[in-house]
Amino acid sequence: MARNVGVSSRKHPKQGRSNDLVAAVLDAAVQVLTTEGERRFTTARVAGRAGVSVGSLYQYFPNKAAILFRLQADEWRRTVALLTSIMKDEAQPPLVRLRRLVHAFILSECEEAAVRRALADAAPLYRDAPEAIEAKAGSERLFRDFLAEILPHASEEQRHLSGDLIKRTLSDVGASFSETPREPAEINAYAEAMADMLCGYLERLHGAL
Amino acid sequence: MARNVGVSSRKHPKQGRSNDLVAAVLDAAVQVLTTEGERRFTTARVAGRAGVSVGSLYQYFPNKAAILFRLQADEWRRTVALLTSIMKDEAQPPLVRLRRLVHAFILSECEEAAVRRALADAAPLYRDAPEAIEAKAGSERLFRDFLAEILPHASEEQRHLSGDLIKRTLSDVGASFSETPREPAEINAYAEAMADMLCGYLERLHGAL
DNA sequence: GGCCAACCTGACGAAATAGTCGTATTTATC
DNA sequence: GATAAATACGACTATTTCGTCAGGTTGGCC
Repeated sequence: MARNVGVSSRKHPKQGRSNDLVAAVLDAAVQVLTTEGERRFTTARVAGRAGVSVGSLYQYFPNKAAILFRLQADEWRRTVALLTSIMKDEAQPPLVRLRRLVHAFILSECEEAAVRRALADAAPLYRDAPEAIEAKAGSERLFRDFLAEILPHASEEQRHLSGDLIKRTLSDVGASFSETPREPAEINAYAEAMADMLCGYLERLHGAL
Repeated sequence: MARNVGVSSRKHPKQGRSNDLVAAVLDAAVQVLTTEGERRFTTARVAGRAGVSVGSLYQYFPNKAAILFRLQADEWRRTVALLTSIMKDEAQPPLVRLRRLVHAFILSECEEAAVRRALADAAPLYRDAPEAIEAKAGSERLFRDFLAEILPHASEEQRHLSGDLIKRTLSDVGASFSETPREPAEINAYAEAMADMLCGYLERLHGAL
Protein backbone atom coordinates (compact mmCIF):
# COMPACT_ATOMS: atom_id res chain seq x y z
CA MET A 1 0.00 0.00 0.00
CA ALA A 2 1.23 3.44 -0.95
CA ARG A 3 4.44 2.06 -2.41
CA ASN A 4 4.69 4.69 -5.09
CA VAL A 5 5.68 8.08 -3.80
CA GLY A 6 6.30 9.60 -7.22
CA VAL A 7 3.48 11.12 -9.04
CA SER A 8 4.24 10.72 -12.74
CA SER A 9 2.18 8.81 -15.23
CA ARG A 10 2.53 5.04 -14.96
CA LYS A 11 2.44 4.27 -18.66
CA HIS A 12 1.65 6.08 -21.89
CA PRO A 13 -1.68 5.25 -23.43
CA LYS A 14 -1.11 3.64 -26.84
CA GLN A 15 -4.61 2.99 -28.03
CA GLY A 16 -7.48 5.39 -28.42
CA ARG A 17 -9.58 3.88 -25.67
CA SER A 18 -6.98 4.39 -22.99
CA ASN A 19 -6.62 8.03 -23.97
CA ASP A 20 -10.33 8.33 -23.52
CA LEU A 21 -10.04 6.57 -20.22
CA VAL A 22 -7.42 8.97 -18.90
CA ALA A 23 -9.52 11.90 -20.06
CA ALA A 24 -12.62 10.43 -18.43
CA VAL A 25 -10.74 9.91 -15.18
CA LEU A 26 -9.44 13.48 -15.10
CA ASP A 27 -12.88 14.76 -15.89
CA ALA A 28 -14.45 12.68 -13.18
CA ALA A 29 -11.74 13.75 -10.78
CA VAL A 30 -12.69 17.38 -11.24
CA GLN A 31 -16.32 16.52 -10.65
CA VAL A 32 -15.65 14.49 -7.52
CA LEU A 33 -13.41 17.22 -6.23
CA THR A 34 -15.96 19.99 -6.72
CA THR A 35 -19.06 18.12 -5.63
CA GLU A 36 -17.64 16.00 -2.81
CA GLY A 37 -14.54 17.85 -1.70
CA GLU A 38 -11.02 16.71 -0.96
CA ARG A 39 -11.88 14.51 2.01
CA ARG A 40 -14.23 12.35 -0.06
CA PHE A 41 -11.96 12.23 -3.08
CA THR A 42 -11.21 8.50 -3.41
CA THR A 43 -9.98 6.43 -6.30
CA ALA A 44 -13.13 4.32 -6.12
CA ARG A 45 -15.38 7.35 -6.42
CA VAL A 46 -13.38 8.81 -9.28
CA ALA A 47 -13.38 5.51 -11.14
CA GLY A 48 -17.08 5.08 -10.49
CA ARG A 49 -17.98 8.49 -11.82
CA ALA A 50 -15.72 7.99 -14.82
CA GLY A 51 -17.54 4.75 -15.58
CA VAL A 52 -14.31 2.84 -15.27
CA SER A 53 -12.88 0.30 -12.86
CA VAL A 54 -10.35 1.05 -10.15
CA GLY A 55 -7.92 -1.34 -11.76
CA SER A 56 -7.96 0.59 -15.01
CA LEU A 57 -7.42 3.81 -13.17
CA TYR A 58 -4.32 2.38 -11.52
CA GLN A 59 -2.92 1.44 -14.91
CA TYR A 60 -2.35 5.09 -15.72
CA PHE A 61 -1.92 6.69 -12.32
CA PRO A 62 0.49 5.19 -9.80
CA ASN A 63 -1.54 6.45 -6.87
CA LYS A 64 -4.25 8.84 -5.81
CA ALA A 65 -1.91 11.80 -5.47
CA ALA A 66 -0.91 11.45 -9.10
CA ILE A 67 -4.42 12.29 -10.24
CA LEU A 68 -4.52 15.38 -8.10
CA PHE A 69 -1.06 16.42 -9.13
CA ARG A 70 -1.93 16.03 -12.76
CA LEU A 71 -4.91 18.34 -12.35
CA GLN A 72 -2.81 20.86 -10.49
CA ALA A 73 0.00 20.73 -13.03
CA ASP A 74 -2.43 21.30 -15.90
CA GLU A 75 -3.87 24.24 -14.01
CA TRP A 76 -0.41 25.71 -13.46
CA ARG A 77 0.48 25.32 -17.10
CA ARG A 78 -2.64 27.13 -18.22
CA THR A 79 -2.10 29.96 -15.76
CA VAL A 80 1.54 30.46 -16.65
CA ALA A 81 0.61 30.52 -20.33
CA LEU A 82 -2.05 33.13 -19.70
CA LEU A 83 0.20 35.37 -17.67
CA THR A 84 3.11 34.99 -20.04
CA SER A 85 1.01 36.04 -23.01
CA ILE A 86 0.01 39.20 -21.18
CA MET A 87 3.52 40.00 -20.03
CA LYS A 88 5.07 39.53 -23.45
CA ASP A 89 2.83 42.12 -25.09
CA GLU A 90 5.60 44.61 -25.75
CA ALA A 91 3.16 47.13 -27.18
CA GLN A 92 2.07 48.09 -23.67
CA PRO A 93 4.13 49.88 -21.03
CA PRO A 94 5.25 47.63 -18.18
CA LEU A 95 2.89 48.82 -15.49
CA VAL A 96 -0.11 48.55 -17.79
CA ARG A 97 0.88 44.97 -18.46
CA LEU A 98 1.12 44.33 -14.74
CA ARG A 99 -2.35 45.79 -14.17
CA ARG A 100 -3.78 43.57 -16.88
CA LEU A 101 -2.00 40.58 -15.45
CA VAL A 102 -3.48 41.20 -12.03
CA HIS A 103 -6.98 41.49 -13.42
CA ALA A 104 -6.65 38.40 -15.56
CA PHE A 105 -5.20 36.36 -12.73
CA ILE A 106 -7.76 37.29 -10.11
CA LEU A 107 -10.58 36.69 -12.55
CA SER A 108 -9.26 33.28 -13.49
CA GLU A 109 -8.85 32.38 -9.83
CA CYS A 110 -12.45 33.24 -9.14
CA GLU A 111 -13.75 31.40 -12.16
CA GLU A 112 -12.66 27.96 -11.04
CA ALA A 113 -12.61 28.58 -7.34
CA ALA A 114 -14.16 25.26 -6.35
CA VAL A 115 -11.58 23.05 -8.07
CA ARG A 116 -8.74 25.22 -6.95
CA ARG A 117 -9.77 25.17 -3.34
CA ALA A 118 -10.15 21.42 -3.35
CA LEU A 119 -6.79 21.06 -5.05
CA ALA A 120 -5.24 23.32 -2.45
CA ASP A 121 -6.77 21.20 0.30
CA ALA A 122 -5.17 18.17 -1.30
CA ALA A 123 -1.79 19.85 -1.60
CA PRO A 124 -0.31 17.95 1.37
CA LEU A 125 -0.65 14.79 -0.71
CA TYR A 126 1.61 15.87 -3.52
CA ARG A 127 3.47 18.83 -2.01
CA ASP A 128 6.63 16.86 -1.39
CA ALA A 129 6.68 15.05 -4.71
CA PRO A 130 9.79 15.97 -6.72
CA GLU A 131 7.66 16.80 -9.75
CA ALA A 132 5.71 19.42 -7.81
CA ILE A 133 8.73 21.23 -6.47
CA GLU A 134 10.22 21.73 -9.89
CA ALA A 135 6.90 22.72 -11.39
CA LYS A 136 6.67 26.09 -9.70
CA ALA A 137 9.73 27.53 -11.40
CA GLY A 138 7.79 28.84 -14.40
CA SER A 139 5.98 31.67 -12.67
CA GLU A 140 9.08 32.73 -10.81
CA ARG A 141 10.96 33.24 -14.05
CA LEU A 142 8.09 35.32 -15.32
CA PHE A 143 8.34 37.88 -12.56
CA ARG A 144 12.11 37.86 -12.47
CA ASP A 145 12.21 38.78 -16.15
CA PHE A 146 9.64 41.50 -15.61
CA LEU A 147 11.61 43.06 -12.78
CA ALA A 148 14.82 42.87 -14.79
CA GLU A 149 13.03 44.91 -17.41
CA ILE A 150 11.60 47.67 -15.26
CA LEU A 151 14.33 47.79 -12.61
CA PRO A 152 17.47 47.16 -14.62
CA HIS A 153 19.69 48.86 -12.07
CA ALA A 154 18.45 47.02 -9.01
CA SER A 155 20.65 44.34 -7.46
CA GLU A 156 20.04 40.68 -8.05
CA GLU A 157 18.89 40.20 -4.45
CA GLN A 158 16.56 43.16 -4.61
CA ARG A 159 14.88 41.82 -7.72
CA HIS A 160 14.61 38.36 -6.25
CA LEU A 161 13.02 39.68 -3.09
CA SER A 162 10.57 41.96 -4.86
CA GLY A 163 9.67 39.34 -7.44
CA ASP A 164 8.92 36.87 -4.70
CA LEU A 165 6.79 39.35 -2.83
CA ILE A 166 4.78 40.23 -5.91
CA LYS A 167 4.32 36.63 -6.90
CA ARG A 168 3.19 35.64 -3.42
CA THR A 169 0.86 38.59 -3.08
CA LEU A 170 -0.82 37.73 -6.34
CA SER A 171 -1.16 34.02 -5.86
CA ASP A 172 -1.81 33.82 -2.12
CA VAL A 173 -4.19 36.76 -1.85
CA GLY A 174 -5.85 35.66 -5.07
CA ALA A 175 -6.40 32.18 -3.71
CA SER A 176 -7.85 33.35 -0.44
CA PHE A 177 -10.00 36.07 -2.04
CA SER A 178 -11.52 33.58 -4.44
CA GLU A 179 -12.56 31.25 -1.64
CA THR A 180 -15.85 33.08 -1.25
CA PRO A 181 -18.15 33.59 -4.24
CA ARG A 182 -17.93 37.10 -5.71
CA GLU A 183 -19.82 39.42 -8.02
CA PRO A 184 -17.97 40.55 -11.16
CA ALA A 185 -17.92 44.15 -9.93
CA GLU A 186 -16.40 43.07 -6.66
CA ILE A 187 -13.73 41.06 -8.42
CA ASN A 188 -12.90 44.02 -10.57
CA ALA A 189 -12.62 46.40 -7.65
CA TYR A 190 -10.39 44.04 -5.73
CA ALA A 191 -8.10 43.47 -8.70
CA GLU A 192 -7.91 47.22 -9.18
CA ALA A 193 -6.91 47.76 -5.57
CA MET A 194 -4.30 45.06 -5.80
CA ALA A 195 -2.92 46.50 -9.01
CA ASP A 196 -2.72 49.90 -7.30
CA MET A 197 -0.79 48.39 -4.46
CA LEU A 198 1.67 46.49 -6.63
CA CYS A 199 2.21 49.36 -9.08
CA GLY A 200 2.71 51.72 -6.18
CA TYR A 201 5.35 49.41 -4.79
CA LEU A 202 7.19 49.21 -8.09
CA GLU A 203 7.09 52.97 -8.60
CA ARG A 204 8.50 53.42 -5.15
CA LEU A 205 11.30 50.96 -5.89
CA HIS A 206 11.98 52.73 -9.16
CA GLY A 207 12.19 56.09 -7.43
CA ALA A 208 14.53 54.78 -4.74
CA LEU A 209 17.29 53.93 -7.18
CA MET B 1 -19.15 7.92 14.11
CA ALA B 2 -18.65 11.57 13.49
CA ARG B 3 -22.00 12.45 15.00
CA ASN B 4 -20.81 15.73 16.45
CA VAL B 5 -20.24 18.41 13.88
CA GLY B 6 -19.77 21.22 16.39
CA VAL B 7 -16.40 21.83 17.79
CA SER B 8 -16.92 23.29 21.26
CA SER B 9 -15.74 21.80 24.49
CA ARG B 10 -17.80 18.86 25.69
CA LYS B 11 -17.71 19.58 29.41
CA HIS B 12 -15.83 21.85 31.79
CA PRO B 13 -13.19 20.20 33.90
CA LYS B 14 -14.06 20.45 37.59
CA GLN B 15 -11.15 18.78 39.28
CA GLY B 16 -7.50 19.52 38.94
CA ARG B 17 -6.61 16.30 37.20
CA SER B 18 -8.93 16.91 34.29
CA ASN B 19 -7.47 20.36 33.74
CA ASP B 20 -4.10 18.71 33.57
CA LEU B 21 -5.52 16.19 31.17
CA VAL B 22 -6.80 18.83 28.79
CA ALA B 23 -3.48 20.63 28.94
CA ALA B 24 -1.62 17.38 28.30
CA VAL B 25 -3.83 16.62 25.32
CA LEU B 26 -3.30 20.03 23.75
CA ASP B 27 0.39 19.74 24.35
CA ALA B 28 0.53 16.30 22.81
CA ALA B 29 -1.59 17.51 19.91
CA VAL B 30 0.99 20.13 19.03
CA GLN B 31 3.73 17.53 19.19
CA VAL B 32 1.89 15.03 17.02
CA LEU B 33 1.09 17.76 14.55
CA THR B 34 4.66 18.95 14.21
CA THR B 35 6.38 15.59 14.24
CA GLU B 36 3.88 13.50 12.30
CA GLY B 37 1.92 16.00 10.24
CA GLU B 38 -1.77 16.47 9.66
CA ARG B 39 -2.36 13.17 7.85
CA ARG B 40 -1.12 11.15 10.81
CA PHE B 41 -2.84 13.26 13.43
CA THR B 42 -5.23 10.80 15.07
CA THR B 43 -7.00 10.82 18.40
CA ALA B 44 -5.25 7.59 19.37
CA ARG B 45 -1.82 9.05 18.72
CA VAL B 46 -2.61 12.25 20.58
CA ALA B 47 -3.99 10.33 23.54
CA GLY B 48 -1.01 8.00 23.49
CA ARG B 49 1.51 10.79 23.51
CA ALA B 50 -0.42 12.59 26.23
CA GLY B 51 -0.26 9.42 28.36
CA VAL B 52 -4.04 9.30 28.47
CA SER B 53 -6.72 7.03 27.09
CA VAL B 54 -8.83 7.82 24.06
CA GLY B 55 -11.94 7.69 26.16
CA SER B 56 -10.67 10.43 28.44
CA LEU B 57 -9.82 12.56 25.46
CA TYR B 58 -13.36 12.24 24.19
CA GLN B 59 -14.71 13.45 27.51
CA TYR B 60 -13.40 16.91 26.80
CA PHE B 61 -13.36 17.09 23.02
CA PRO B 62 -16.42 16.04 21.02
CA ASN B 63 -14.33 14.97 18.05
CA LYS B 64 -10.93 15.21 16.44
CA ALA B 65 -11.65 18.51 14.74
CA ALA B 66 -12.35 20.09 18.11
CA ILE B 67 -8.75 19.57 19.19
CA LEU B 68 -7.43 21.17 16.04
CA PHE B 69 -9.90 23.99 16.23
CA ARG B 70 -8.95 24.67 19.82
CA LEU B 71 -5.28 24.96 18.86
CA GLN B 72 -6.13 27.24 15.97
CA ALA B 73 -8.42 29.41 18.08
CA ASP B 74 -5.75 29.82 20.74
CA GLU B 75 -3.29 30.77 18.04
CA TRP B 76 -5.68 33.36 16.62
CA ARG B 77 -6.29 34.84 20.04
CA ARG B 78 -2.60 35.23 20.71
CA THR B 79 -1.98 36.81 17.33
CA VAL B 80 -4.84 39.26 17.60
CA ALA B 81 -3.65 40.26 21.07
CA LEU B 82 -0.14 40.83 19.78
CA LEU B 83 -1.24 42.92 16.84
CA THR B 84 -3.74 44.89 18.88
CA SER B 85 -1.12 45.82 21.43
CA ILE B 86 1.07 47.20 18.66
CA MET B 87 -1.73 49.06 16.95
CA LYS B 88 -2.98 50.70 20.12
CA ASP B 89 0.36 52.31 20.90
CA GLU B 90 -0.82 55.87 20.29
CA ALA B 91 2.63 57.27 20.94
CA GLN B 92 3.72 56.20 17.46
CA PRO B 93 2.52 57.62 14.14
CA PRO B 94 0.19 55.27 12.23
CA LEU B 95 2.58 54.12 9.54
CA VAL B 96 5.28 53.33 12.06
CA ARG B 97 2.79 51.19 13.92
CA LEU B 98 1.93 49.40 10.71
CA ARG B 99 5.57 48.71 9.97
CA ARG B 100 6.06 47.28 13.44
CA LEU B 101 2.95 45.19 13.08
CA VAL B 102 4.21 43.72 9.83
CA HIS B 103 7.54 42.82 11.35
CA ALA B 104 6.00 41.31 14.46
CA PHE B 105 3.50 39.29 12.47
CA ILE B 106 5.92 37.86 9.95
CA LEU B 107 8.34 36.96 12.69
CA SER B 108 5.67 35.21 14.72
CA GLU B 109 4.52 33.32 11.65
CA CYS B 110 8.02 32.04 11.03
CA GLU B 111 8.58 31.11 14.64
CA GLU B 112 5.90 28.47 14.80
CA ALA B 113 5.79 27.59 11.15
CA ALA B 114 5.49 23.84 11.64
CA VAL B 115 2.36 23.94 13.80
CA ARG B 116 0.78 26.60 11.67
CA ARG B 117 1.30 24.71 8.47
CA ALA B 118 -0.11 21.52 9.94
CA LEU B 119 -3.07 23.46 11.30
CA ALA B 120 -3.62 25.00 7.90
CA ASP B 121 -3.54 21.57 6.32
CA ALA B 122 -6.21 20.49 8.77
CA ALA B 123 -8.37 23.54 8.06
CA PRO B 124 -10.84 21.58 5.90
CA LEU B 125 -11.82 19.70 9.04
CA TYR B 126 -13.03 22.67 11.01
CA ARG B 127 -13.44 25.34 8.33
CA ASP B 128 -17.19 24.99 8.16
CA ALA B 129 -17.78 24.80 11.90
CA PRO B 130 -19.88 27.76 13.08
CA GLU B 131 -17.35 28.59 15.77
CA ALA B 132 -14.59 29.03 13.20
CA ILE B 133 -16.51 31.39 10.97
CA GLU B 134 -17.23 33.81 13.77
CA ALA B 135 -13.71 33.60 15.12
CA LYS B 136 -12.06 35.55 12.34
CA ALA B 137 -13.90 38.79 13.04
CA GLY B 138 -11.29 40.06 15.50
CA SER B 139 -8.54 40.82 13.05
CA GLU B 140 -10.94 42.44 10.60
CA ARG B 141 -12.02 44.98 13.22
CA LEU B 142 -8.40 45.73 13.91
CA PHE B 143 -7.67 46.87 10.37
CA ARG B 144 -10.99 48.62 9.93
CA ASP B 145 -10.29 50.76 12.97
CA PHE B 146 -6.81 51.50 11.72
CA LEU B 147 -8.06 52.63 8.34
CA ALA B 148 -10.77 54.75 9.93
CA GLU B 149 -7.98 56.52 11.77
CA ILE B 150 -5.63 57.24 8.89
CA LEU B 151 -8.21 57.64 6.13
CA PRO B 152 -11.09 59.35 7.92
CA HIS B 153 -12.46 60.81 4.70
CA ALA B 154 -12.55 57.60 2.70
CA SER B 155 -15.88 55.93 2.05
CA GLU B 156 -17.02 52.95 4.02
CA GLU B 157 -16.59 50.70 0.99
CA GLN B 158 -13.14 52.00 0.28
CA ARG B 159 -12.01 51.29 3.82
CA HIS B 160 -13.55 47.86 3.79
CA LEU B 161 -11.83 46.97 0.53
CA SER B 162 -8.44 48.29 1.54
CA GLY B 163 -8.65 46.75 4.99
CA ASP B 164 -9.42 43.40 3.48
CA LEU B 165 -6.55 43.67 1.03
CA ILE B 166 -4.09 44.58 3.75
CA LYS B 167 -5.30 41.85 6.05
CA ARG B 168 -5.11 39.23 3.32
CA THR B 169 -1.70 40.35 2.14
CA LEU B 170 -0.34 40.09 5.63
CA SER B 171 -1.84 36.78 6.60
CA ASP B 172 -1.72 34.91 3.30
CA VAL B 173 1.71 36.03 2.18
CA GLY B 174 2.96 35.59 5.72
CA ALA B 175 1.67 32.03 5.84
CA SER B 176 3.17 31.06 2.53
CA PHE B 177 6.48 32.80 3.19
CA SER B 178 6.89 31.00 6.49
CA GLU B 179 6.43 27.60 4.89
CA THR B 180 10.14 27.37 4.15
CA PRO B 181 12.69 27.81 6.94
CA ARG B 182 14.29 31.25 6.96
CA GLU B 183 17.27 33.06 8.40
CA PRO B 184 16.51 36.01 10.71
CA ALA B 185 18.04 38.46 8.21
CA GLU B 186 15.87 37.09 5.44
CA ILE B 187 12.77 37.41 7.57
CA ASN B 188 13.64 40.97 8.37
CA ALA B 189 14.23 41.91 4.75
CA TYR B 190 10.98 40.36 3.65
CA ALA B 191 9.00 42.10 6.37
CA GLU B 192 10.66 45.37 5.39
CA ALA B 193 9.67 44.92 1.76
CA MET B 194 6.13 44.09 2.73
CA ALA B 195 5.92 47.09 5.02
CA ASP B 196 7.19 49.25 2.14
CA MET B 197 4.50 47.89 -0.10
CA LEU B 198 1.67 48.38 2.37
CA CYS B 199 2.79 51.82 3.51
CA GLY B 200 3.17 52.86 -0.11
CA TYR B 201 -0.35 51.74 -0.79
CA LEU B 202 -1.73 53.69 2.15
CA GLU B 203 0.18 56.83 1.22
CA ARG B 204 -1.18 56.59 -2.27
CA LEU B 205 -4.72 56.22 -0.93
CA HIS B 206 -4.16 59.17 1.35
CA GLY B 207 -2.92 61.31 -1.51
CA ALA B 208 -5.81 60.36 -3.75
CA LEU B 209 -8.41 61.90 -1.46
C1' DG C 1 -15.15 3.55 56.71
C1' DG C 2 -18.78 4.45 53.34
C1' DC C 3 -20.71 6.84 49.59
C1' DC C 4 -21.15 9.21 45.27
C1' DA C 5 -19.65 11.99 41.70
C1' DA C 6 -16.23 12.86 38.76
C1' DC C 7 -12.99 10.78 36.20
C1' DC C 8 -10.39 7.35 33.57
C1' DT C 9 -9.65 3.05 30.79
C1' DG C 10 -8.87 0.46 26.49
C1' DA C 11 -10.93 -3.26 23.95
C1' DC C 12 -14.12 -3.02 20.48
C1' DG C 13 -17.63 -2.04 16.63
C1' DA C 14 -18.35 -0.03 12.32
C1' DA C 15 -16.82 2.05 8.46
C1' DA C 16 -13.70 3.65 5.11
C1' DT C 17 -9.70 3.46 2.25
C1' DA C 18 -5.51 2.51 -1.08
C1' DG C 19 -3.86 -0.38 -4.06
C1' DT C 20 -3.31 -5.49 -6.05
C1' DC C 21 -3.99 -9.36 -8.83
C1' DG C 22 -6.03 -13.08 -11.37
C1' DT C 23 -9.12 -13.14 -14.96
C1' DA C 24 -11.76 -11.44 -18.90
C1' DT C 25 -12.19 -8.65 -22.95
C1' DT C 26 -10.67 -5.86 -26.84
C1' DT C 27 -7.58 -4.50 -30.57
C1' DA C 28 -3.97 -4.88 -34.00
C1' DT C 29 -1.53 -7.76 -37.06
C1' DC C 30 -0.76 -11.44 -39.74
C1' DG D 1 -9.50 -16.63 -37.54
C1' DA D 2 -5.50 -17.16 -34.71
C1' DT D 3 -2.32 -15.06 -31.67
C1' DA D 4 -0.38 -11.91 -28.59
C1' DA D 5 -0.27 -7.56 -26.63
C1' DA D 6 -2.88 -3.98 -24.65
C1' DT D 7 -6.50 -2.87 -21.93
C1' DA D 8 -10.27 -3.41 -18.58
C1' DC D 9 -12.50 -5.44 -14.69
C1' DG D 10 -13.84 -5.67 -9.69
C1' DA D 11 -13.65 -8.72 -5.68
C1' DC D 12 -10.45 -8.73 -2.21
C1' DT D 13 -6.79 -7.82 1.50
C1' DA D 14 -4.61 -5.33 4.78
C1' DT D 15 -4.80 -1.42 7.24
C1' DT D 16 -6.35 2.64 9.35
C1' DT D 17 -9.55 5.48 11.48
C1' DC D 18 -13.18 7.59 14.64
C1' DG D 19 -15.74 7.35 18.44
C1' DT D 20 -18.40 4.42 22.14
C1' DC D 21 -19.35 2.01 26.23
C1' DA D 22 -19.37 -1.01 30.18
C1' DG D 23 -16.90 -1.16 33.86
C1' DG D 24 -12.91 0.20 36.97
C1' DT D 25 -10.51 4.01 39.77
C1' DT D 26 -9.85 8.28 42.32
C1' DG D 27 -10.89 12.18 45.30
C1' DG D 28 -13.66 14.65 48.48
C1' DC D 29 -16.82 14.70 52.23
C1' DC D 30 -19.84 13.02 55.98
